[in-house]
Amino acid sequence: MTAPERNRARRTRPRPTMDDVAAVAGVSRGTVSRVLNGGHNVSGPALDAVRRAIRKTGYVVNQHARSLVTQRSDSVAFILSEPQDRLFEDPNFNILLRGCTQELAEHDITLLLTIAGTHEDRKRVGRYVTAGHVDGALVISSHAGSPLLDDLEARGLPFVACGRPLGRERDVSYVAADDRGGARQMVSYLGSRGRKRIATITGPLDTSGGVDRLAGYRDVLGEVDPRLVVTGDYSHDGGAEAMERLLRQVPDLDAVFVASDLMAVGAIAALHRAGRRVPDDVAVGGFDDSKVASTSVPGLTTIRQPWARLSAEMVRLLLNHLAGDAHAAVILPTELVVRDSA
Amino acid sequence: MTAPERNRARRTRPRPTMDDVAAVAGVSRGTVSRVLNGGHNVSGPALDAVRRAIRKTGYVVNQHARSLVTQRSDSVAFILSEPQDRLFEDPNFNILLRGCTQELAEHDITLLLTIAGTHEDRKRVGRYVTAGHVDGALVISSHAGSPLLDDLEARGLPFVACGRPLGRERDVSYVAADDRGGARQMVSYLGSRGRKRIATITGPLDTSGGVDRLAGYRDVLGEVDPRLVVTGDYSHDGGAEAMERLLRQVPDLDAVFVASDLMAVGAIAALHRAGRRVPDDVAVGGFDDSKVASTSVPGLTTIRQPWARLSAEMVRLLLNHLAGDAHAAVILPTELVVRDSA
DNA sequence: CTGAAAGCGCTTACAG
DNA sequence: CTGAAAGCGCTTACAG
Repeated sequence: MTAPERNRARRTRPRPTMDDVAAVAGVSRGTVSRVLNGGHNVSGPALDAVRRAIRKTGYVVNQHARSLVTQRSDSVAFILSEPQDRLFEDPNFNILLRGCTQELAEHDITLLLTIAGTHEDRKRVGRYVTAGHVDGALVISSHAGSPLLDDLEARGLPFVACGRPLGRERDVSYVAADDRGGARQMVSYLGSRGRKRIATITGPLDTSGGVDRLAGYRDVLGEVDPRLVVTGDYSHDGGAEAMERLLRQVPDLDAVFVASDLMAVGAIAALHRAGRRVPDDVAVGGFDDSKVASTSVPGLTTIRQPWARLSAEMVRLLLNHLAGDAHAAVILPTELVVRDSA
Repeated sequence: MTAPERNRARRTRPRPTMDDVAAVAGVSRGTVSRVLNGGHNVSGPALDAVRRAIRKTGYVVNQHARSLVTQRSDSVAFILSEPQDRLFEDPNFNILLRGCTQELAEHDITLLLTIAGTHEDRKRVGRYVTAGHVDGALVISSHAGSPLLDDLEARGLPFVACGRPLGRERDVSYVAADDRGGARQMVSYLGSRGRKRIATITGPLDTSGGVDRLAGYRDVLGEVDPRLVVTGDYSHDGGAEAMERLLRQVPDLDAVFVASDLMAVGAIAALHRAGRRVPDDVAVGGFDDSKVASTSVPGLTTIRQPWARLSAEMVRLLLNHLAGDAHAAVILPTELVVRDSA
């Protein structure tokens, strides 16, 4: 089917316009518009007549016409610039998404979820988002150097990022959990439990979660034996592989701080296969407090990210942005959650 | 921030319009429009000039203005009318979503994911979708009697459902896996392995997956002891509870057909707790072939839904709909996947 | 192949 | 409080 064909098909069902409701209400189009936009400066009888006419005709505003004059769409994009799988694996995105949707709904703004996992997706989404479809964007993208941010910036589209945008802190608004502080909490806790040989499995070092959590680890332990530090990829299997590497490099380790819960669960599986008991032989601390943390056996001691507050702050910042405020950053505190693994 | 304030803020960054590019290209607005829409009936030099002008000005079409005249938005909604959690738990939605996105991208149509888990969400989404934002919708909604379908229908918005819309088969387009046939495959297989006392855990009976898979079970076994049939809610814990009930009602069962993989995994956990071995004492068959089926221990014997084909067919039907075709239904065959649980 | 003009359906000063 | 009118940024017959 070609575009003209689709066009023709749509034309067959004409929707009532404002003129239609004005006609049945016996008022002018301007009056109809006024009741639609709050009903200020409209007499009681006129208000009633218009409302009745709207119901009778089944009128719904044509958003394109409205947006053309207001220069607003009253919707913002939630851009997921991650491989899609990660989204669906992580219930925290769920919480974030729902939180943002609700916050925005209170301001009569619709949230559109767009997924930009592949390079091609990102180009398409960039085009969509800058074509006036949305007033702003919430972008979730952990890896540094995403060209998407450049696109948005070049277009002057207001947006706020989730997580510290490596190397872009000065010019983009973001809200993030205190990754570094959280890591410090966990590593300090492991030390307070008498652990002497504490290793770490970091996230990818082009993500803020990778570098900041490692920085927090170093804040507590200083310069450590480099064999204690191994980099993972946030995945379950990646965590298991990293753990195996650690066991080879430093067989005498008695604790490990893992930069994500998913990797931590993989690490625990690897420890079991190697005959090490958790936490007796090796204590394991995660990060995120995602769903697996509470369902895995043993329960995972971890750092909780303040998901609900993150979404609230993201929306607040974006609204401020839309109102013309300069960019800003918000760092939210984390919380240690003790379960059985450490 | 009020709407007028947002408005004012947006006005401060004027975007180039078609007139701007026409001016720098030294042609009329009409010519610019023609190159934007395929470049037919435009001379080589004019084409070049316009393209250069577009690059120079950084012009991006104003989609609202375009949609206002074409009466199309070139985007369709993917409406998830489920409690949000389920989406994020089930990797199959992932596949479906990605498949639809790609199919549509080939037709230059953007897919917007909207989540309508709560009643309030559904109303908001209904309004959004019928305000002209999208040309059509793909709706995922398993429960019967969703008012969303009525809204869409009343507005004349073309849409296609995923899964048989109970009681609405005659007036709504849908594509579905052959739930009934798949259930028959599984129950026949259990019988062929020598199982004599085959129970079933159904899905909710206001979903097509609930009734159709039960119907398939009955197709093979006829009228059975009613204690062999128990209804679950598609969740892991619901599956476990249903299994416990079955063990109480019919302790001598030697097989169970469970209407979803997630429930099946819960059922297996309950069997273990009761000291029954799987598949030695009790064979367990699932439905969906979702991720848990291959990662659980033992691996789950199940019925695979044709996710990729489902998305392709949904898009095809929707495009036909947009072109004015009448509604239609497509049923796709399933496949038995044998692992260890049966 | 190209331009001038009408029109898509709204909002919003501007008069009254 | 209300109407007439201009204008948002496009597309598309219509002439030429």
